[in-house]
Order: sequence, then structure tokens, then C-alpha cells
Amino acid sequence: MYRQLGNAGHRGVGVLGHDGPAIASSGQLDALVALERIGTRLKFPPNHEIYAEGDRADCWYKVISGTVRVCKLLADGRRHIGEFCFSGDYFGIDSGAERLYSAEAVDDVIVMRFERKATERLMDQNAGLARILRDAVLRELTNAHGRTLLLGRMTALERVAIFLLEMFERRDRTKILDLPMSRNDIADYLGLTIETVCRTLSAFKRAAVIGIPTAHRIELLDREALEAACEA
Amino acid sequence: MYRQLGNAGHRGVGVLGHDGPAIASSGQLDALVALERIGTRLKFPPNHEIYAEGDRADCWYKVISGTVRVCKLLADGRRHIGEFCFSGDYFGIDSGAERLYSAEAVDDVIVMRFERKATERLMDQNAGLARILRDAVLRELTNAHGRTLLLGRMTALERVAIFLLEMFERRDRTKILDLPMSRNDIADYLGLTIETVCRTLSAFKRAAVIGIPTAHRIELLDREALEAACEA
DNA sequence: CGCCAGTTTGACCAAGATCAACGCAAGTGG
DNA sequence: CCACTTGCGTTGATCTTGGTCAAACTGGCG
Repeated sequence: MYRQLGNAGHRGVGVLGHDGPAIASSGQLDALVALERIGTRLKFPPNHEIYAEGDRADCWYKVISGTVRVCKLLADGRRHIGEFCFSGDYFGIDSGAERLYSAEAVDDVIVMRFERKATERLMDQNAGLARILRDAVLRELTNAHGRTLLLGRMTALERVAIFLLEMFERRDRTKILDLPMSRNDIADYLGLTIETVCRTLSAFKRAAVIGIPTAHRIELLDREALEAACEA
Repeated sequence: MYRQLGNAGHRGVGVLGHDGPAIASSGQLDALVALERIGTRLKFPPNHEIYAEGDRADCWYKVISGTVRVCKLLADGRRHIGEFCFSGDYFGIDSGAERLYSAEAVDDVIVMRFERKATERLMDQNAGLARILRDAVLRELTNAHGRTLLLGRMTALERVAIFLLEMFERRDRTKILDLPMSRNDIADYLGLTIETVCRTLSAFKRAAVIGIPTAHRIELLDREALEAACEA
């Protein structure tokens, strides 16, 4: 099931989203080099704000290293995390003039920051760049749709199982996973409470589906079982 | 609060999403005329499938009239509705080669269907069209993010209140709202059960916030109260 | 008129939230 | 170096929201 959530990964996709080559073509490489030139490298320590709700949305970012959370705090204290961004991910590409969410460093983060104006000029000259950004937005849209399914119709067990598989997929791809974010971050990402996240992880551990050597390290013991937990 | 959910409405937005003119420029009109020429007009009766999960995603659509639901059925019968599309909305712009969701007519629907290939050719010649589609996708992304917040952190009461305000906004903009979709559709859109949707609507009716002359007609009696219900 | 699908309402139930206590490891300062 | 603090994480007891099950209602329509 988690496959169907629309986690489109990082494959190249075409103008309106058809499948493209898995490896960046030379045109795409040119585009990325050109992009690099107009970007600014920035460092943030853990929990530092990268931008705030209400800021002018006149730039966007690419994660070089570390983890970013894009989130929103409601008046009564409820918090929602829209997405986690890891090395290579884009964030802050918004449709409005103002930020609706804030972005914060989870751990030590290095990002590249791009001005909208400069990017637009560059896109006019470089069709490859326009395509890369279009694809990125389209992938993000697919991911967002997958998350509405998860939040709308999945149980706590399924949410946590899908989260773990997503993290194994996007991060380590080995049997050992290091989670940079806190239990609270995970809860706010999955629409659960911290207690439910803990209990569900403990349940998976008790069932020998995962190991939890330290709080932020997950060992994958039984992938089949985890995938089965996403099915029904 | 429902304002902040990112329902970006139908304002024009720029290349990377900056605010643009509210009225289509002449370039945009040209683009839409050119687009019209490569589209095919199609009619569907209520509950007819427009495309199915797993179909090749080689085209996309624009709603001319009626209401479309984009949805997904899970193996165990749970259903999730990703979005409702009304006159003027686009749907079926996907990032993958295959449909992850199906699209169905809610009532009598007329759509315009566009082939991906033809659209790509047209976009190469017509920068205005490329911009229109980019903006549409960016707006959809903002909406999807708003829906993850709704599904992840809002109570049943808040979800229904936000839904009603969204519908008043997107559809009638008067005091009377005709809902084309069933209670079941609403439930699957809001991540609730049909009973909870009914009960919540009844509660709003009892509190004289809305009137329900017939099951599919909602009368807005106290907008303030409905907006207040979204806040906390 | 009676059937049928969709809607509404009520009684009861359970998944997950809340409240509370405790564990544990990393600082910190005496 | 070791008490003390502090911030997470884990676990347990209890409560609440919304789900489930069931029955009654309503408006079309043959």
C-alpha cells in the first residue's frame, strides 16, 4: 500500500509528468550548474527557523545536507508538519506571496537558497531548468495526495508502518535507519500524538518487526511484516 | 482558519507562484483558445468513471460543467476522495505514467480532455499556456497541503465547517448552496464517516448556523459562527 | 402505494487522546 | 566526579471523539 501513496521518489518525470530517464540528461546537468550559480549557501543549527509563517515567499530552497521540517502552529498549540525534506529535496516553492507554513532545521542543515526573480530569468533561458522544477512540483503534489490518503483513512499502525518504510526508502536504504527528528515531530507529521507513536513503535519492537537500539535508531528486522501492516 | 488552509482560489499566480493579475491577460486568453482547439469534449452521466486507477495517464481534463470526484478505493472497502472538481477546475495532471486515483462523475458532467503529447507541443510554442498550467499545479499543491492540515489536526466539527465554507466559496457564493455530492462523498473527502457528517450538520442546524431545506441544499444563516468553528 | 437508496438518529464501542508517572541520558555546576 | 536538572521517551490508567451497528425516516419513482 505505501507504494500507492504516491511517494514518487526522485525519478525524472516529463513536462506533464510522463516517465523520463532515471539519470539526469546533460541538459538537466547544465540546468543544475546554472542554478548553482544563482544560489546562496546557508547554514542553520538545530531548531533554527529558516522562514516563518507570514514571511514574503520570494525565494525557495534546496537541501544540501541535514533535515528540514515544514510546519504550521495553530493558535491553540496544535502543530502540523507538512513534510520532512532531506538532502536533494526542494522546499518553499509556494503559490502565494506569503508563507503559509514555516520551515525549521531539524538538525544541522545546509541549504541552497534561490531568489524567485533570478530563477524566473534563468528558466526563460533554460528550458531544462523549467522542466526540472515542474517535475519537482508535480512529484510534491503526488506526495501530498498520498499524505491526504494516509491522514484521512489510515490507522495509527498503518501510518507508522508507512512512515518507517518511507524513511527507509528515502534515507538509509539499509537495515539501519537513523531518524533525525523527535517523536513529537513524527507525531505531528502523522497526525497522531507522541504517545501513540511510541506505543506503536514499541508494538512493532515487541513483535520483532523492528529493533530500537537507541531512540533515534531503527533496525529493520522484518520488512515483510512492516509491508503487511500497510495493506489492510 | 479555513483561509489559511491554502485554498488559493483562482487568482493568477506567477512562474514560481508570485501574485499576478486577477484577470487573464491577452496572452493567457490566446493560450486558452489554442488549448481549446486540441481538446475533446466529453459527457458523462452520474457515477460514471472518467478514468480508473491503473489506467495510462496520457491525458488530463478540465471540467466544463458538473462535479468530478478524484478518489481511491482500498482493498478493504475504505474509500478516500482526494478532491472535488467543479466547472473550471483541472484534474488528472499526474506525475506518474499510471493513474494512482480514479476519477468519477458525481452528477452530469461535461469535460474537456487534452492529450499530454499535444499539450507539450503546444506549451513549447505558447509560454502563456505553460504558465497557466504551472500555476494550476502550484495552486493544487497549496490546496493539497491545506487538506493534510485538515485531515491531520482538525476535529470533525472543524472539518465540516471548513468544508461548508469552502463549498460556499467555490460554488454559489450566495446564502444558498447546492451540494451535488452525497453525504458519503463528503465523509470520504473529510476522513470521517457518513454518520459523523450527518450528526455534525444536524448540530449546526440545531444551533441555527445553517438550514438544511433538503438534504442537498444548505442555507447559510450565521457565517460568523461557521468561521468561528474553524478557529479553535 | 410500496419499494429503494440515501439520510438521519440513537445506543453502544473502541481507537487513540489525555493525564500522569517514571526512566534515562546528556548536560551543568558545585 | 557526582548530585541535580532538564528534555525526551516510554508506559500505564482513564476518558473522549468519532466509529460501528441498527433502526427509523424521507423523497423519488415504477
